[in-house]
Amino acid sequence: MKIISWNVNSVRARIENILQYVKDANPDILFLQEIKTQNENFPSETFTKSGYNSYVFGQKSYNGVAFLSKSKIENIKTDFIKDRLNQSRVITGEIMINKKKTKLINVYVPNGNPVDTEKYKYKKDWLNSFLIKMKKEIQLNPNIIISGDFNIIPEEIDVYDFKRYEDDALFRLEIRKKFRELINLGFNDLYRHLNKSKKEYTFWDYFAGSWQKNYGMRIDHFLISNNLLNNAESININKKPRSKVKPSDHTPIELEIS
DNA sequence: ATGGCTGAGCTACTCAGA
Repeated sequence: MKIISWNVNSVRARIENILQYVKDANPDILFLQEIKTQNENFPSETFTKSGYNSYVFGQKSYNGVAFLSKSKIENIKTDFIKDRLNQSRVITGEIMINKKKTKLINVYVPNGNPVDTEKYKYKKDWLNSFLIKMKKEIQLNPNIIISGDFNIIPEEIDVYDFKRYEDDALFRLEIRKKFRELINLGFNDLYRHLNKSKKEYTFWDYFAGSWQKNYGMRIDHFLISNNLLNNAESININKKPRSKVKPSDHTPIELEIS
Protein backbone atom coordinates (compact mmCIF):
# COMPACT_ATOMS: atom_id res chain seq x y z
CA MET A 1 0.00 0.00 0.00
CA LYS A 2 1.31 3.42 -0.99
CA ILE A 3 0.59 6.28 1.41
CA ILE A 4 1.81 9.76 0.51
CA SER A 5 1.88 13.05 2.40
CA TRP A 6 2.07 16.45 0.69
CA ASN A 7 1.66 20.05 1.84
CA VAL A 8 0.18 21.41 -1.39
CA ASN A 9 -0.06 25.11 -0.40
CA SER A 10 -3.63 25.53 -1.76
CA VAL A 11 -5.50 22.63 -3.34
CA ARG A 12 -7.27 24.88 -5.85
CA ALA A 13 -4.21 26.84 -7.02
CA ARG A 14 -2.36 23.50 -7.33
CA ILE A 15 -5.09 21.33 -8.86
CA GLU A 16 -3.39 20.60 -12.21
CA ASN A 17 -0.09 19.69 -10.52
CA ILE A 18 -1.89 17.50 -7.99
CA LEU A 19 -3.90 15.64 -10.64
CA GLN A 20 -0.77 14.96 -12.69
CA TYR A 21 1.13 13.80 -9.62
CA VAL A 22 -1.70 11.51 -8.46
CA LYS A 23 -1.80 9.96 -11.93
CA ASP A 24 1.99 9.37 -11.91
CA ALA A 25 2.46 8.28 -8.28
CA ASN A 26 -0.82 6.38 -7.97
CA PRO A 27 -1.12 6.51 -4.15
CA ASP A 28 -3.71 4.46 -2.29
CA ILE A 29 -4.02 7.28 0.22
CA LEU A 30 -2.84 10.89 0.00
CA PHE A 31 -2.54 13.09 3.12
CA LEU A 32 -2.91 16.74 2.11
CA GLN A 33 -2.02 19.80 4.20
CA GLU A 34 -2.57 23.52 3.66
CA ILE A 35 -5.54 23.02 1.36
CA LYS A 36 -6.49 26.67 2.12
CA THR A 37 -10.18 26.25 1.38
CA GLN A 38 -13.50 25.60 3.04
CA ASN A 39 -15.04 22.13 2.74
CA GLU A 40 -17.68 23.31 0.24
CA ASN A 41 -15.02 24.60 -2.16
CA PHE A 42 -12.79 21.50 -2.03
CA PRO A 43 -12.66 19.91 -5.53
CA SER A 44 -14.06 16.55 -4.41
CA GLU A 45 -15.81 15.85 -7.75
CA THR A 46 -12.53 16.33 -9.61
CA PHE A 47 -10.84 13.75 -7.38
CA THR A 48 -13.81 11.39 -7.71
CA LYS A 49 -13.11 11.32 -11.46
CA SER A 50 -9.53 10.26 -10.64
CA GLY A 51 -10.88 7.45 -8.46
CA TYR A 52 -10.53 8.98 -4.99
CA ASN A 53 -12.82 9.59 -2.02
CA SER A 54 -12.24 12.94 -0.27
CA TYR A 55 -12.32 13.49 3.49
CA VAL A 56 -11.89 17.17 4.20
CA PHE A 57 -11.33 19.40 7.23
CA GLY A 58 -11.02 22.85 5.72
CA GLN A 59 -11.34 26.48 6.68
CA LYS A 60 -11.37 29.76 4.78
CA SER A 61 -8.00 31.01 3.40
CA TYR A 62 -5.59 29.19 5.71
CA ASN A 63 -4.55 25.77 6.97
CA GLY A 64 -6.87 22.81 6.27
CA VAL A 65 -6.10 19.09 5.93
CA ALA A 66 -7.66 16.26 3.90
CA PHE A 67 -7.35 12.62 2.95
CA LEU A 68 -7.78 11.34 -0.60
CA SER A 69 -8.26 7.57 -0.68
CA LYS A 70 -9.10 4.91 -3.25
CA SER A 71 -10.80 2.80 -0.56
CA LYS A 72 -13.06 3.99 2.19
CA ILE A 73 -11.41 5.36 5.35
CA GLU A 74 -13.41 4.54 8.49
CA ASN A 75 -14.14 6.59 11.58
CA ILE A 76 -13.10 9.98 10.21
CA LYS A 77 -12.74 12.59 12.95
CA THR A 78 -11.70 16.25 13.04
CA ASP A 79 -11.75 16.74 16.83
CA PHE A 80 -8.55 14.86 17.70
CA ILE A 81 -7.32 17.78 19.81
CA LYS A 82 -9.00 20.98 20.95
CA ASP A 83 -7.43 23.75 18.86
CA ARG A 84 -7.37 26.95 20.91
CA LEU A 85 -7.72 29.09 17.75
CA ASN A 86 -10.18 26.69 16.07
CA GLN A 87 -7.78 26.15 13.17
CA SER A 88 -8.24 23.09 10.94
CA ARG A 89 -5.00 21.15 11.50
CA VAL A 90 -5.76 17.47 12.21
CA ILE A 91 -7.94 14.84 10.52
CA THR A 92 -7.89 11.19 11.60
CA GLY A 93 -9.27 7.91 10.31
CA GLU A 94 -8.84 4.14 10.39
CA ILE A 95 -7.78 1.56 7.82
CA MET A 96 -6.61 -2.06 7.90
CA ILE A 97 -2.93 -2.78 7.21
CA ASN A 98 -2.19 -6.49 7.07
CA LYS A 99 -5.01 -7.28 9.55
CA LYS A 100 -3.87 -4.52 11.91
CA LYS A 101 -6.47 -1.84 12.57
CA THR A 102 -4.37 1.28 11.97
CA LYS A 103 -5.05 4.86 12.97
CA LEU A 104 -4.08 7.52 10.41
CA ILE A 105 -3.32 10.97 11.82
CA ASN A 106 -2.83 13.76 9.26
CA VAL A 107 -1.31 16.89 10.83
CA TYR A 108 -0.43 20.46 9.94
CA VAL A 109 1.51 21.73 12.96
CA PRO A 110 1.58 25.53 13.51
CA ASN A 111 4.64 27.34 12.15
CA GLY A 112 5.32 29.37 15.30
CA ASN A 113 7.41 32.20 13.86
CA PRO A 114 8.41 34.71 14.95
CA VAL A 115 9.64 33.25 18.25
CA ASP A 116 8.64 34.86 21.54
CA THR A 117 5.28 35.94 20.19
CA GLU A 118 1.73 34.66 20.61
CA LYS A 119 2.28 32.56 17.47
CA TYR A 120 5.20 30.76 19.09
CA LYS A 121 3.20 30.12 22.27
CA TYR A 122 0.36 28.74 20.17
CA LYS A 123 2.77 26.25 18.55
CA LYS A 124 4.13 25.11 21.94
CA ASP A 125 0.65 24.78 23.45
CA TRP A 126 -0.55 22.97 20.33
CA LEU A 127 2.32 20.48 20.52
CA ASN A 128 1.69 19.92 24.24
CA SER A 129 -2.00 19.16 23.58
CA PHE A 130 -1.02 16.82 20.77
CA LEU A 131 1.50 14.99 23.00
CA ILE A 132 -1.04 14.50 25.80
CA LYS A 133 -3.54 13.09 23.31
CA MET A 134 -0.93 10.81 21.68
CA LYS A 135 0.04 9.31 25.07
CA LYS A 136 -3.55 8.14 25.46
CA GLU A 137 -3.92 7.14 21.83
CA ILE A 138 -0.88 4.83 21.69
CA GLN A 139 -2.29 2.91 24.67
CA LEU A 140 -5.64 2.47 22.94
CA ASN A 141 -4.12 1.36 19.64
CA PRO A 142 -0.50 0.32 19.02
CA ASN A 143 -0.85 0.78 15.24
CA ILE A 144 -0.55 4.43 14.31
CA ILE A 145 0.78 6.43 11.36
CA ILE A 146 1.21 10.16 11.95
CA SER A 147 2.16 12.16 8.90
CA GLY A 148 2.09 15.67 7.57
CA ASP A 149 3.83 19.01 7.85
CA PHE A 150 5.29 19.10 11.38
CA ASN A 151 7.07 22.44 10.92
CA ILE A 152 9.93 20.87 12.91
CA ILE A 153 13.50 20.33 11.70
CA PRO A 154 14.47 17.31 13.83
CA GLU A 155 18.29 17.54 13.70
CA GLU A 156 21.15 19.64 12.33
CA ILE A 157 21.44 17.30 9.34
CA ASP A 158 17.87 18.19 8.32
CA VAL A 159 18.53 21.78 7.20
CA TYR A 160 21.02 23.39 4.82
CA ASP A 161 22.50 25.68 7.51
CA PHE A 162 21.42 24.84 11.05
CA LYS A 163 23.21 27.84 12.59
CA ARG A 164 20.79 30.15 10.80
CA TYR A 165 17.84 28.37 12.39
CA GLU A 166 18.93 28.03 16.02
CA ASP A 167 16.48 30.72 17.12
CA ASP A 168 13.78 29.85 14.62
CA ALA A 169 10.47 28.25 15.63
CA LEU A 170 11.22 25.28 13.34
CA PHE A 171 14.53 24.39 14.99
CA ARG A 172 14.58 25.83 18.52
CA LEU A 173 15.74 23.20 20.96
CA GLU A 174 12.54 23.28 23.01
CA ILE A 175 10.51 22.58 19.85
CA ARG A 176 12.82 19.75 18.74
CA LYS A 177 12.45 18.28 22.24
CA LYS A 178 8.68 18.05 21.69
CA PHE A 179 9.35 16.06 18.52
CA ARG A 180 11.74 13.84 20.49
CA GLU A 181 9.08 13.34 23.20
CA LEU A 182 6.65 12.24 20.54
CA ILE A 183 9.16 9.73 19.12
CA ASN A 184 9.81 8.44 22.65
CA LEU A 185 6.14 7.50 23.05
CA GLY A 186 6.91 4.67 20.63
CA PHE A 187 7.31 6.10 17.13
CA ASN A 188 9.96 6.12 14.43
CA ASP A 189 10.86 8.97 12.10
CA LEU A 190 10.83 6.52 9.22
CA TYR A 191 12.91 8.59 6.80
CA ARG A 192 15.75 8.94 9.34
CA HIS A 193 15.30 5.35 10.53
CA LEU A 194 15.98 4.07 7.01
CA ASN A 195 18.50 6.77 6.00
CA LYS A 196 20.94 7.32 8.85
CA SER A 197 23.09 10.02 7.25
CA LYS A 198 21.27 11.13 4.09
CA LYS A 199 20.68 14.87 3.62
CA GLU A 200 17.37 15.40 1.83
CA TYR A 201 14.73 18.05 2.23
CA THR A 202 10.96 18.33 1.81
CA PHE A 203 10.64 22.13 1.71
CA TRP A 204 12.40 24.97 -0.13
CA ASP A 205 11.39 28.64 0.10
CA TYR A 206 9.96 30.24 -3.03
CA PHE A 207 12.34 33.18 -2.77
CA ALA A 208 16.05 33.88 -3.09
CA GLY A 209 16.58 30.90 -5.40
CA SER A 210 16.28 28.48 -2.48
CA TRP A 211 15.28 25.57 -4.70
CA GLN A 212 18.10 26.13 -7.19
CA LYS A 213 20.65 26.43 -4.35
CA ASN A 214 19.11 23.49 -2.45
CA TYR A 215 18.56 25.68 0.60
CA GLY A 216 15.94 23.36 2.04
CA MET A 217 14.78 21.66 5.19
CA ARG A 218 13.16 18.35 6.17
CA ILE A 219 9.98 19.29 8.01
CA ASP A 220 7.44 16.81 6.56
CA HIS A 221 7.58 13.43 8.25
CA PHE A 222 6.12 9.93 8.57
CA LEU A 223 6.06 8.72 12.18
CA ILE A 224 5.36 4.99 12.35
CA SER A 225 4.52 3.32 15.68
CA ASN A 226 6.84 0.53 16.82
CA ASN A 227 4.19 -2.14 16.32
CA LEU A 228 3.91 -1.21 12.60
CA LEU A 229 7.61 -0.70 11.91
CA ASN A 230 8.12 -4.11 10.34
CA ASN A 231 5.25 -3.43 7.94
CA ALA A 232 7.02 -0.38 6.50
CA GLU A 233 8.95 -1.21 3.34
CA SER A 234 10.34 2.05 2.01
CA ILE A 235 10.13 5.81 2.15
CA ASN A 236 10.99 8.26 -0.60
CA ILE A 237 11.15 12.02 -0.85
CA ASN A 238 9.98 12.77 -4.40
CA LYS A 239 11.55 16.04 -5.53
CA LYS A 240 9.94 16.11 -8.98
CA PRO A 241 6.79 18.05 -8.01
CA ARG A 242 8.94 20.85 -6.51
CA SER A 243 10.63 21.34 -9.91
CA LYS A 244 7.39 21.88 -11.84
CA VAL A 245 5.88 25.18 -12.97
CA LYS A 246 3.71 26.73 -10.22
CA PRO A 247 4.88 24.25 -7.57
CA SER A 248 4.04 23.95 -3.90
CA ASP A 249 6.98 24.96 -1.71
CA HIS A 250 6.81 21.43 -0.20
CA THR A 251 7.37 18.16 -2.03
CA PRO A 252 5.66 14.79 -1.33
CA ILE A 253 6.99 11.98 0.85
CA GLU A 254 6.00 8.49 -0.24
CA LEU A 255 5.59 5.50 2.09
CA GLU A 256 5.24 1.85 1.06
CA ILE A 257 3.69 -0.30 3.79
CA SER A 258 2.00 -3.70 3.76
C1' DA B 1 20.01 37.70 4.09
C1' DT B 2 14.12 40.23 8.83
C1' DG B 3 14.76 40.32 2.39
C1' DG B 4 12.93 37.54 -1.25
C1' DC B 5 8.04 34.94 -3.33
C1' DT B 6 3.26 32.95 -3.44
C1' DG B 7 -1.83 32.34 -2.32
C1' DA B 8 -6.43 33.90 -0.36
C1' DG B 9 -9.60 37.33 -0.12
C1' DC B 10 -10.67 40.89 -2.57
C1' DT B 11 -10.00 44.85 -6.21
C1' DA B 12 -5.75 47.67 -2.51
C1' DC B 13 -3.51 45.63 0.36
C1' DT B 14 -2.91 42.72 4.41
C1' DC B 15 -2.01 38.32 6.52
C1' DA B 16 0.39 34.08 6.56
C1' DG B 17 3.80 30.98 5.39
C1' DA B 18 8.97 28.84 7.19
